[in-house]
Amino acid sequence: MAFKQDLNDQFARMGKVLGSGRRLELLDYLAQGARSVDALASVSGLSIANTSQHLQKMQQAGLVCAERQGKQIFYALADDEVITLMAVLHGLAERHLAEVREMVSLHLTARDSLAPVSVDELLARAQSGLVTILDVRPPEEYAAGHVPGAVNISPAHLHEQIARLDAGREVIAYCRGPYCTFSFEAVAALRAQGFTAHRLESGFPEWKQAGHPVEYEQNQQV
Amino acid sequence: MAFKQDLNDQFARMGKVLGSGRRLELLDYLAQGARSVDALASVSGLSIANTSQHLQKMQQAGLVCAERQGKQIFYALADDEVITLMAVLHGLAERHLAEVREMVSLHLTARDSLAPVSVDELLARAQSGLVTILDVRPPEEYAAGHVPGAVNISPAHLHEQIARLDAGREVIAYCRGPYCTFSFEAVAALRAQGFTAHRLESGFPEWKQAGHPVEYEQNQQV
DNA sequence: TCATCATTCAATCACATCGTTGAATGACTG
DNA sequence: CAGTCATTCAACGATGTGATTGAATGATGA
Repeated sequence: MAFKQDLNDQFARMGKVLGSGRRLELLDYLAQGARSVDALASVSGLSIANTSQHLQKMQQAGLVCAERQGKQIFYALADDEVITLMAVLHGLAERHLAEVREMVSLHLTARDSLAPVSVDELLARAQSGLVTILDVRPPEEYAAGHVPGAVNISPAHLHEQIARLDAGREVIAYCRGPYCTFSFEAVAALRAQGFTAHRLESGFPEWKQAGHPVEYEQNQQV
Repeated sequence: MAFKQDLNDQFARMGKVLGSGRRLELLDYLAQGARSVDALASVSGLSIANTSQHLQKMQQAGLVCAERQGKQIFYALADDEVITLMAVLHGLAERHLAEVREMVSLHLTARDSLAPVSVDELLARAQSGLVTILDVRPPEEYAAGHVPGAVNISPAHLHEQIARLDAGREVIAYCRGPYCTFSFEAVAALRAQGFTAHRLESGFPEWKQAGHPVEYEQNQQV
C-alpha cells in the first residue's frame, strides 16, 4: 500500500524536525510568543544564519509560521498543539529515558536550596503570606488562568522587572510544567540577585488538574 | 545553560526516531499489539535486518520495548502515550501540511463509493439494521470500549475471518482515528471480496468524545 | 550436547544533515 | 532612489543515517 508509506513519509517530515535539540530549544522559546530571527539567535546562542535555517525547516514542516513586521520577520508556533506535542514527548522521555531522569534529579532536585517545592508546600507557605508566587509564562497564558495571587513576569522581561519584587520575601516560581526550563532560569536569576527562590516541582497544568483554585483576572501584574 | 541543551538533546533522541516513515509505519503496526521481528518485517515489506535495526533504534529511544518469548522476540509500544504522540503528530500534519490534506482527499474521500461515512450517517444506517459495523482495532482496545453492536476483527486476521461476515449487508469499518490506515485496508479487502464497504470518517476516540453510546462487553466477536 | 532458526552484528555505499562562511536579497527609511 | 539592516541563500566539509549484504550470535528444544 504505497499510499500508507507516502502518508507516513509526510508525518516523518514533521518528525524529522523534532530530531534536533537546537530546534526543540527554539520551539521552547517560541512557546513564549512570537520572536524575530535575531532575538531567537541571541537567546539560543546560535548564529543568525543557523537560526534562520532551523526556522525555515520548521516552517516547511508546518510547526511554525512566519510574519513580517517592519524590517523583521517574526516566527511563532503554527498551533498550540505543538506545545501538546512537546509535552507528550517530555513525558515519554521522562518515563523511558534513564538519562533524562538522571539529569533532572542531578541538576534540579538534588543539593540544598535548589530543591523544588511541592504543591502542598506551596499551599502551606502561601497561607503564611510570606511568599511571592511568580508565574514565568507568557502573558496570554497567565491571562488564561494562573495560581491565585501569582505575579506574572515573562522570562524575557525578568531582568528588567526583577527590581520590582520584594527582596525580603521568598519567591516560588513556576511555568508550564516540570520540563519547562524557564522557572529554572528565573530561580537562577533571582538567586543571583540575592533572593531566596525556589521552583515549584510541577507547573500550572498540574496545578489545575489537581483541582486547586485558578484565578483568571489579570491583576497582580508587576 | 548547558543543562537545557543537554535536556533538549535527550528529547531530540526520541524525536529523531519519529523522522522516518518506515519507523512510523512500524509503530502503526505495534499499536495493534506486540509483534515479532519477522512478523513486522513481512507486514511492512522491509528486510528482516532492516526491521531489526529500526526496532533497536526505537528501543534505545524508549518508544518500544522488547521481550523474548520462545525463540522469538516480541516488540511492543513502551507506553500508550506513544499512540497519543502519533495522534497529535497526525493532527498537526493534517492542519499544516498541504500535502497530507491533498493525499487524504485524493485517495480517501474522493471518487464514488470510497467516500467515508459520517458519524450521523452511521447512526442512521445502524438504526435500519441493515449494516454491519466493523471494529478493526486490536482486541484489547475493542474490549476497552467500542461502538454498540460492532464486530471486532483485527487487521491481521481479516483475511481469514472475512468469510464469516454476512455478504449481503453493507459494512462500515472504523479504527483508531482518521489517520489510522487499517480501516482503509479493511475496506479495500472487503470490496475485493465483493462487499459493499465504507470507512467511518473518524474513529472510536472521536465517537466516544462526541458522547455517543459505548459498549464494553466483548460480545459480537466473530 | 548439538542443530536450528530468529535475531543481531559488521562493513559498506549512497545520501542527508548540521553548522560555518561570505555573499546576496529585498523591504523599509531617510 | 539609495542606504541600511534583518534575513536568506549557496557552497563547503564533517558527521550521521538508511538500506543492503553476508556472517555471527545465542536461546531453544530434541
